[in-house]
Amino acid sequence: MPENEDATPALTREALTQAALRVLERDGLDGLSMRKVAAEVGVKAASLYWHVRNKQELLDLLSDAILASAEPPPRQDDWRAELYAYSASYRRLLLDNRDAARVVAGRLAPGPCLLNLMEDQLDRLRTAGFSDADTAMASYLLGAFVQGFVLQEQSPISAAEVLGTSRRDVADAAGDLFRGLPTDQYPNLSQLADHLTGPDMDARFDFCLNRVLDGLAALLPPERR
Amino acid sequence: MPENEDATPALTREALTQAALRVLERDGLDGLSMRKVAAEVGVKAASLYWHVRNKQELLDLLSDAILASAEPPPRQDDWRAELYAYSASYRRLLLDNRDAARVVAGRLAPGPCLLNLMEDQLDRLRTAGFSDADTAMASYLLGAFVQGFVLQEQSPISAAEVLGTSRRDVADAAGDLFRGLPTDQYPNLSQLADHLTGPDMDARFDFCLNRVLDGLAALLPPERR
DNA sequence: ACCTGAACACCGTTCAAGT
DNA sequence: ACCTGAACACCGTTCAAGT
Repeated sequence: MPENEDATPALTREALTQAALRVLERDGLDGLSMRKVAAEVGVKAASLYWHVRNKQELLDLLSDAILASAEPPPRQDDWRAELYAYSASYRRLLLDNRDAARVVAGRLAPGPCLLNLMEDQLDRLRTAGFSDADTAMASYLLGAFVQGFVLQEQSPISAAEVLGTSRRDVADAAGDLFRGLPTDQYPNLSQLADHLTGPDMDARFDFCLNRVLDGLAALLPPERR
Repeated sequence: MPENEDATPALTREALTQAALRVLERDGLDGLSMRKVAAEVGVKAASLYWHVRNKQELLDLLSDAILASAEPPPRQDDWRAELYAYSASYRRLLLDNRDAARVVAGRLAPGPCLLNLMEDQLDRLRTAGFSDADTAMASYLLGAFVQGFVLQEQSPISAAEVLGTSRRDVADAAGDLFRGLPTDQYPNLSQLADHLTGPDMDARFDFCLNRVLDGLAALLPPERR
């Protein structure tokens, strides 16, 4: 029965995925090439195509590997606090892995890790009192919202940022731009400049997530909110 | 004063942007190369770097060009209906331009078109009764939400879809997968399979947007909701 | 001021050939 | 069964050189 008697860990899809994860961390998604992943495992690029159909499939594996380190927050008999913690920790996970949002976004090829997370989240929504239909939709909303938010947060804001300008500097520059607009043509932009560019991403996330949770709460009968 | 006396339209950034737009429509974002854009305007790739710092900057221009066809919905003295229409038409615009969400997402290098849209949307939020701080944040929330949603909607769902499988087929396959899971380990996923994979993207968008709008409404004093 | 040729250092993928 | 060499058809970007 033992198909692999020697200790040398044959080149598996698992090993490939881990190598891809290291390359992603080191060089980012734009620097992630089949050639580099191959080099990382000590093999030539062409060899990868024996284990994996193409680069897309490797990215599917990578996506699930990123989710592997996700940990659901503790149960605490307060659906709203749980879902808040859930979304915040999902955001943290995406922020902590380089370009993670871009890798994961829209890639709903459900790997085992994603399945476990979904199962757990669905359970909390149902016990909170949401109907089956609402539970399914709410789960989609939360996933799409967090991924969308972090995607904005993590992606290069413009050509400027690629060239080394920090996020804060870009925001400040936008603030100056807004303030400098003609007040007759752009009264709102110029007046709201501070509010538009002041809040950092943590504050924005908090605001947005609370609005989404308010919206979900409105689906519940008043006594369960 | 006339710097360009002959009628031949010199190679401008504008012309470049329009060419890029055509290449995007034809070949998608992954097929959009500097070489192809150059060919589209009858020039060699190296020439582009006279007009534009790099590809990122061309993508910034492209992003604003996509927004150029956006039209704010009519005023109708109902903030909720207006914002619904706003978001729905923004989604439409992104869906109608190939890979538009990927081009626009996170690229807040505010071009003139985006500025005009923001100004208009801020105005509606303020007259609806939102505070200045809430107006700024609500505008961010709506933009991030729609972009995040369409990004999921438009991006290849997995290696499978790249190989020609339709979105509906992928969803159906996911449904079969969910239903086939062991009911003791995945009770929620298996029971909610239909709800999770049934609704099409229009229904999902409608649900999610209404939750977001409910959440925003909760910020207003009751009489203005 | 604007464009080109040629080069540099890369890509993803295929496929016959090796072991 | 698994890996390689070599090739194909591409990339973004730079830079001396042309006009």
